[in-house]
Amino acid sequence: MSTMKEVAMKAGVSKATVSRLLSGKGYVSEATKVAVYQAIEEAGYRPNLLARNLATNKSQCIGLVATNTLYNGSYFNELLSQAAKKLEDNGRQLILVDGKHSAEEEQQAIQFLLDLRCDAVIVYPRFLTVDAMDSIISQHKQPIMVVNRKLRSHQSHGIFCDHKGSSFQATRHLLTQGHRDIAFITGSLDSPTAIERLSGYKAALEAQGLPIREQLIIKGKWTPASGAAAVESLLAANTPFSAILASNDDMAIGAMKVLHAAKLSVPEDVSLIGFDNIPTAPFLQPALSSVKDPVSGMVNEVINRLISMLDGGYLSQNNAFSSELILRDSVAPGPYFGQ
Amino acid sequence: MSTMKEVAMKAGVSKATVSRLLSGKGYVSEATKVAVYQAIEEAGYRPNLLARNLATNKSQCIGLVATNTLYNGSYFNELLSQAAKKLEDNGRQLILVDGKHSAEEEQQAIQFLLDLRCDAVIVYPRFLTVDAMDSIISQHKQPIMVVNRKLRSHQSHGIFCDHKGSSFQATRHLLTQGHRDIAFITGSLDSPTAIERLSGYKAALEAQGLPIREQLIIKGKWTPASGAAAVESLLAANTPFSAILASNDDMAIGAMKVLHAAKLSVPEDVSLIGFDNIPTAPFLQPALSSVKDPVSGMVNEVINRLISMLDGGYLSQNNAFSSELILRDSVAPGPYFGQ
DNA sequence: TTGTAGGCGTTATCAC
DNA sequence: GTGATAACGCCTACAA
Repeated sequence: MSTMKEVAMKAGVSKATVSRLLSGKGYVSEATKVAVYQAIEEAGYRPNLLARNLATNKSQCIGLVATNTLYNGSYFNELLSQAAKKLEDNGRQLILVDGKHSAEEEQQAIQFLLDLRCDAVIVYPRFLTVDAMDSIISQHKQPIMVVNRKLRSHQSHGIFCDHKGSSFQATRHLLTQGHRDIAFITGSLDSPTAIERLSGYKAALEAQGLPIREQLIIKGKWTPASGAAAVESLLAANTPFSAILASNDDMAIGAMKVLHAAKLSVPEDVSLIGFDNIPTAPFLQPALSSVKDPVSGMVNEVINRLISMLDGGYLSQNNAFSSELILRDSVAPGPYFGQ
Repeated sequence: MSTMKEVAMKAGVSKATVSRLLSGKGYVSEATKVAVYQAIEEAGYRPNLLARNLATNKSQCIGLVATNTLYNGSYFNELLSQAAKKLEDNGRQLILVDGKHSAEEEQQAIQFLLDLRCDAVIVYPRFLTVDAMDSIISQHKQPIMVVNRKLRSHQSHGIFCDHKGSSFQATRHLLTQGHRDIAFITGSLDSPTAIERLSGYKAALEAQGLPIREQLIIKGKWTPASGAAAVESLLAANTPFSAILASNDDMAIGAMKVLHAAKLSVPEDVSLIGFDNIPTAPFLQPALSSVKDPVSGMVNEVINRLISMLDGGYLSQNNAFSSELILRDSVAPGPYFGQ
């Protein structure tokens, strides 16, 4: 690889002149401009970004940390494509690093991006607690933004969505329609989102003065297969139910498969609601309802805030986003209550 | 941020000693080890990777270029998660950069990663032609691997799948079952994969001595919505068909929705086959068949080859991968032939 | 308008 | 075992 020095020699000028021309800072005469550009062409010169970043102490790169178990979900797709587009519009690059499967590895991923001297880091945490995040943020100069979490001490660095509230509303929607035997399929319970959605369900039942029946709460793992297994166990246990709230659309899809196999239709026999509103979900069955998470809104806000932190400018402070209920059915419970 | 110099001063040694200790190369006495580690702790020192990479001319980073329009598909998910996992097992990081929406931007993305001094680049091209890729590869010292393309001059840098062959087989499967009116929904025709799948369909018909009927070939855009639109136009045109081959699963899902809405069941009334075998597809309907692309196999091979190029070792040369036909129905055409 | 020189934070090659 | 010292390739006062 040819260096700036070589270009300078070829053009008969100094490195400084070449640098000035390339960075657009400082004056360069038309004549030397031509000569330098030609030398660059001849040499096939390309700037070494490592050297440049080292010298300027900037990288024009934003890091993103997410666990690779998320890479399968369309929630992450949305996050990634939104972030990539917004950042590139802003002339920056996104660097994605795997947070793997523990709090320690998640922290290492953040550290790696910081060591790479990324201008900022966006974290979609899976294992690190809110307190850990808060502490990491205060230890570093670079901005670290946290998606899907309500931070305690660095509120402006976090952005979140009221999962409990949307789950509450979805449950209440079913209750309003007359459903009383509502099964709930949880996500992985080591995830705060899963816990919040479960608590929203419970809260809605309680608000209605209904008991929480543990046999109607089945543990899932976010995957279609675990959603299918959940409904199978429900059927096997012979527990009556007229509606299912699945903690994400993937599990709702798995649930629907088993319902169909059992000759139960949605929503005539069983009402089914998922969360996240993944792109293929509406195509599965017009009757599948879903709670749409405001991923794109959150990502937009995170990046806007980041840009204003880095480049200066207005800093908005909208931390809390709301889900949108997309309900495609409004069917009262049918005669079916268990096998 | 504290530097190595500061650590050295604190510990009362030279930078060289600290560097030796950290890199594990060269001898350091136990006593100084302790002193240095303590100084590192006190200073909260973190190595500057930019400086290190500049000095060593290595980055331990592998770049990946893909268009952001792909970020939505689960094909890309598979690619990304596979690549991230394999590379991290190998102690390297994956840097993802958007190839945007033109050949020029795709090339710029590659160039950016090269300028960042990534050890190698993996490209999942969407706009750059095979010849352009070949030429880019020969212009650079760093290995550049190309997924899903058969290169002309740098065969060992490309890895591909016989899309035409698998489309041929899927079509022949339908023909063998007695289908004669097979509709085909294409992908975006500016993508080589879309073209290959279409040509496999045509070839299978020709091999059987059947005419290619343009009214049965509908242009899609890879999305569920375009799959739905395709079937709607088919129904509106009143063209008889007993089977549909959709160029990917997303479009098959969209197609299925419209079929259901028209009171046509799969596969009793219409046989439906998709491509890629996305995770949710098998959950949609037990009857949806799909041709599974060997993404994970290809990614594995690409990365294995990359690692052996970079670290030395055995270099396998398996360029061509085959799809796997996953057929869930074997239903002969029913009485339905158009509206 | 241009060149000189020092610095960014490492690694690596020597002597000692 | 350890410490100067010169790279690595670029930026940026400051001087000319």
